[in-house]
Amino acid sequence: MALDDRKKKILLAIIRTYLETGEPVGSRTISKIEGLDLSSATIRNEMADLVDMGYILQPHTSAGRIPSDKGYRFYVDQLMAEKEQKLEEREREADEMKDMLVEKADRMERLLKQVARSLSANTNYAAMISAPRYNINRLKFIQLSRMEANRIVAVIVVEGNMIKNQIINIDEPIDDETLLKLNMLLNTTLNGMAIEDINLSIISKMKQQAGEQAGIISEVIDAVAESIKADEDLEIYTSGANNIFKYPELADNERASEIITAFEEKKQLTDIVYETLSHSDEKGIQVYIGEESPVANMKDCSVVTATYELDEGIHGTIGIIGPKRMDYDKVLSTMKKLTNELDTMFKKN
Amino acid sequence: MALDDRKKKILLAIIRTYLETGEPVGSRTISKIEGLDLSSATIRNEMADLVDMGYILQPHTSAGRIPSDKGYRFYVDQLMAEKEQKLEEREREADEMKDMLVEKADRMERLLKQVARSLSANTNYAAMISAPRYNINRLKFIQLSRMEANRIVAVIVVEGNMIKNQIINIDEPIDDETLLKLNMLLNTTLNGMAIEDINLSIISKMKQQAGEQAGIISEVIDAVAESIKADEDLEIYTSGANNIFKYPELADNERASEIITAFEEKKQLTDIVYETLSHSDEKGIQVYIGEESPVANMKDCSVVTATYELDEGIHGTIGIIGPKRMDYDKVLSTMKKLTNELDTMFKKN
DNA sequence: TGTTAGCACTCTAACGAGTCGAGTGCTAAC
DNA sequence: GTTAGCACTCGACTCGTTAGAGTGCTAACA
Repeated sequence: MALDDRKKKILLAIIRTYLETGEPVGSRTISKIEGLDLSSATIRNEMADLVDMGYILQPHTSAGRIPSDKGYRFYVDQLMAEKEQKLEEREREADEMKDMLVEKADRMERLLKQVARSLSANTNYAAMISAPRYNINRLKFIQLSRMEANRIVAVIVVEGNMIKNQIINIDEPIDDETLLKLNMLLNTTLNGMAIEDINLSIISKMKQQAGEQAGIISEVIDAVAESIKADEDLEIYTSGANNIFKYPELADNERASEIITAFEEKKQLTDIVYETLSHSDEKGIQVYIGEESPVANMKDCSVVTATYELDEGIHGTIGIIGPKRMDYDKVLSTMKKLTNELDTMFKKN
Repeated sequence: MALDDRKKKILLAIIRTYLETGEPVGSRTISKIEGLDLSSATIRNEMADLVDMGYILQPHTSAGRIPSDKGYRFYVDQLMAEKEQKLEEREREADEMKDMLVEKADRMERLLKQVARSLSANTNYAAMISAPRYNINRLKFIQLSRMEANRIVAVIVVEGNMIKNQIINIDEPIDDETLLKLNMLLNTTLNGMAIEDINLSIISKMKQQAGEQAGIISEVIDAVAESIKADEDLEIYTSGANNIFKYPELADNERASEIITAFEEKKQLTDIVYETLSHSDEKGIQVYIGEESPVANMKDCSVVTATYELDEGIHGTIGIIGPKRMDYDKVLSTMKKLTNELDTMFKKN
């Protein structure tokens, strides 16, 4: 059986109505919608077909129909295609959203929190944003400074100007000259290197070069190496997790508990981010409906994600999580606007 | 009417039973408890008195009784007094908990997260911990390093070895000599100063001293000043917010939503922390029952907090939030052990 | 052949009556 | 002062009924 034009129209009408009301929709409701002009009986016949084809479900015999995952998928694909066409229009609309963001976000963390907040407030779903992250993390600059007699601060800057710190306690005091030498050694050896490539052989080579002070030096290098490696987990900021309580189908204890846990532990969100980043080249926005979700305990939700670019090769992810009955149209627009906004904002800097 | 010994016994029995079951408790249940040996009728009479005195409530005419906030307060006070007596015993028990904590927490953040997790896992309530914080924040060390021609990294260490960073973009390149001079100026002027005391007059004085390079210098100083002030909000880590779903009286949409929001936004948790810290001199552990809570939308919860000491004058707060029907005995023990553990752990370092 | 009106049928949500049981308050006896 | 006994209260639960929304099917129609 083919999904002809009339079936498509009816399917879309069913989905749109269901998105609005959240209740199973019956044939009569659809028959009253303008532009179709079919009797409820005809609609019923078509609906039966749509059930057979798997686009809609019937909770029980005498109830209306609700969209299946497949139905949502059809709707979203449809929507995405439309969006693609209307891209130019959208560009022009983009500045509507400007006031959503802070004029002056002096610190990345604050900006990210703000974005998450604005995203959740605008959509009424739970929102998250991952801090931008290099695909390849390259070291840019290392500086050791003596803080106290036997305490050193190491400042490590990686590409994209992310900064990491480490306080290093050393057994015996270190003198200025040694410190200078160490700084030179670290910078000449490691600058521009990808963090993945800093392996034991390089470290032992450095220790060799350090010669006499190998003792202190190895302490320092170990600490630096560890601090670079340490922070593998990406930072994720969330907002509006409480929005899920607005949707009865997610608000029951079990489901809510799962989602809340995901938002608190961040482990699952991290998975979503990685999944998104790994597909980021294909398409701007990604929609995971129900079972399609990268994490198992969101199978009653839809997850919409998008990547933004801070700079060549530095990407982050924004995402919203809500019921399958989600206002996809609005969410897609908002995401599109927001990523555009972020992209141009970062380009300027 | 006085709260004689028998009334006390009955009241405690009611509360304990209610804590276990979460259901209103009737006279017959109490009469069957060992050690009282009274008929249900007698219990009923006493219960009526206890209702009059405000220690227990009767949800409706033919239901059993549940403790009121006043009743819980009585119970908790009782419990705290007992704990005080048994302090020596407790000291000996303290190492039971040791394996709860990591052997080697190389980073403060990770340790704090770990503590929160262990606290929520041990109690089955929602847990939080605030990062230790100086009552008075003193600058300890400032270091500017040139990263690129017109970019400087400022590393600022405050007492307690908290580190802050700031990247400063400057209009015109800065030479080594100026940088050195600036470092000297910053350290000699600001070291040991309380952050609160860095005011405009000091800043303008520094600009004066900087003389010719006042242009660049003022940029730098502004950035440093801002980065110090910026981070006024304290860091709070949470765990086990989903535990609230285990308690039906908190799991309905409205209440759950409020608590979840509090845990996500952290604003309210911050209020609780400040409240706790401001009383930390009085007593180790604090219990807020229902309406006693420092934040309004936790009036259906009990909040138990305690302070730990990282070092002289550096305090942090741990807390758990759960239903009023909370296993206070266990919670108090756990908190006590945990703060002891933290205190001794930090003392050693 | 596709569309529509009509009708019997199904199923849920909502309501109300009736029952059960836990628990109370009161009274009278011990 | 304590207790046994009893009538009373009230929520939780069950069950049957009803109303209404929606369906599937059939027969008539264009």
